[in-house]
Amino acid sequence: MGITERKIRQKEHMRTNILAVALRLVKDEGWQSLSIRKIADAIEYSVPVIYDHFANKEDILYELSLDGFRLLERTLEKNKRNIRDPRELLKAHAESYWNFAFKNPEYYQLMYGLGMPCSGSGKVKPELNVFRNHIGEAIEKIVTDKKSTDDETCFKIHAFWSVLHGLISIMMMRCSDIDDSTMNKKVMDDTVEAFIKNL
Amino acid sequence: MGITERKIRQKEHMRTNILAVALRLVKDEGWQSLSIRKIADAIEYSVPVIYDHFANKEDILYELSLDGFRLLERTLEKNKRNIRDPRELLKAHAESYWNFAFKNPEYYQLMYGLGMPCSGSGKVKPELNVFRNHIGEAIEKIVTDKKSTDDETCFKIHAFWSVLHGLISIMMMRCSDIDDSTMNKKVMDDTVEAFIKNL
DNA sequence: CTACCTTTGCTAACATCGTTAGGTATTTTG
DNA sequence: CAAAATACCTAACGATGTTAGCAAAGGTAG
Repeated sequence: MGITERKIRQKEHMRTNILAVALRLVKDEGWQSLSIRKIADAIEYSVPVIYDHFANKEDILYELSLDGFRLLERTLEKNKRNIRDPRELLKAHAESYWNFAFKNPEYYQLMYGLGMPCSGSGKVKPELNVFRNHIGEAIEKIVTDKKSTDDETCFKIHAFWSVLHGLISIMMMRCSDIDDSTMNKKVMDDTVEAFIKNL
Repeated sequence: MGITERKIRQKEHMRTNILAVALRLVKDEGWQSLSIRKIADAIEYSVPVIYDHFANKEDILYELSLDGFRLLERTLEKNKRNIRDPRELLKAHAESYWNFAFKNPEYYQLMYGLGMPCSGSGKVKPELNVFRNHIGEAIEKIVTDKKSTDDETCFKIHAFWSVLHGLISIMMMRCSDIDDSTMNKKVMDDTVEAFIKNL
């Protein structure tokens, strides 16, 4: 049935189109001013069509955040493939995380609920652990010869993630200066360096 | 003119009452469901009265966040008065910050824009630096004898703040387990300990 | 006391939002 | 060809933030 296949393809296209248009709007005007009606306008369909593909607005934002996690994960996977030395890998992961956040601030805010409504109301997404898992792998490799308990390792993973996320969050809320940006990048580099040295 | 004074007092009382009621509602139902009409209902006045005291809803949330900063600052000031040793002071500040966040999650979210709408849209509030300034003082005292450049000191301040804010943010978005809570508290204690040792 | 003005509070509306009910074509299926 | 499913729309509901405009009350000046 070539016809039904075309229809399925059209349906999928509609869905991805909604997501693409929503992302475009979020990038242009910020997620705060994203509305169903604006999406409908942009895809040149009426409002209810959107509800044929998504349960509600939150669902759309959720799917967008998943795209963000996938994008981040791809870079981390690439690091993993290309870099053998776990210390270098960890550094690269940190750098990737940082770059991801500042190249795609809308995604980052969506994914980690910075200034987002409803982001905390729903379920806890397992994707939140994407970064945690990747740095966890690297840190475990580094620490494997030393005699660290599982708990200690776990602490270190959390501490590492936290300082990165904290720096990024803080920077995003007081992003007045470019000075801050370069300075905090250096804070990150230094902190990562010191952290790895003390592993 | 005793009469006009009473009127002024009444006006101020109305204003603080609006804030108090708003805070109550936020604590009970979360800031996401705070609405002007609910506030009006609770203070037993009609909606437009609120706009005689606040420019808009964001203004109300802003004022509430200032209350939060004042509350936090009071605890930090108390630490400063009571603790001489800068290392102990720094530890106490960290503990206070942590406790503040988990005893008043609504305040913390309001102040640092976790899951908040419009928090990033407005101006950058100088109050954001309340904690930074206090730990900055302590860290500077610790570091004063060692030969650290200003830049290095500044990095350390940011790193310290970041790891705390990062841990708290991450905990708040994945607050499924109590396990997480105690674990992360330990992560914080360990990290603070290690940080101070390496100052 | 009367005329005025400021304050205080309200009702009612506007625009926008997320969401849904219900209808009309069109297309697919039996 | 009739029936069922699909695609799509208009129009509404309820809730939101915000404001215009009016009525009553209180204080002030002649």
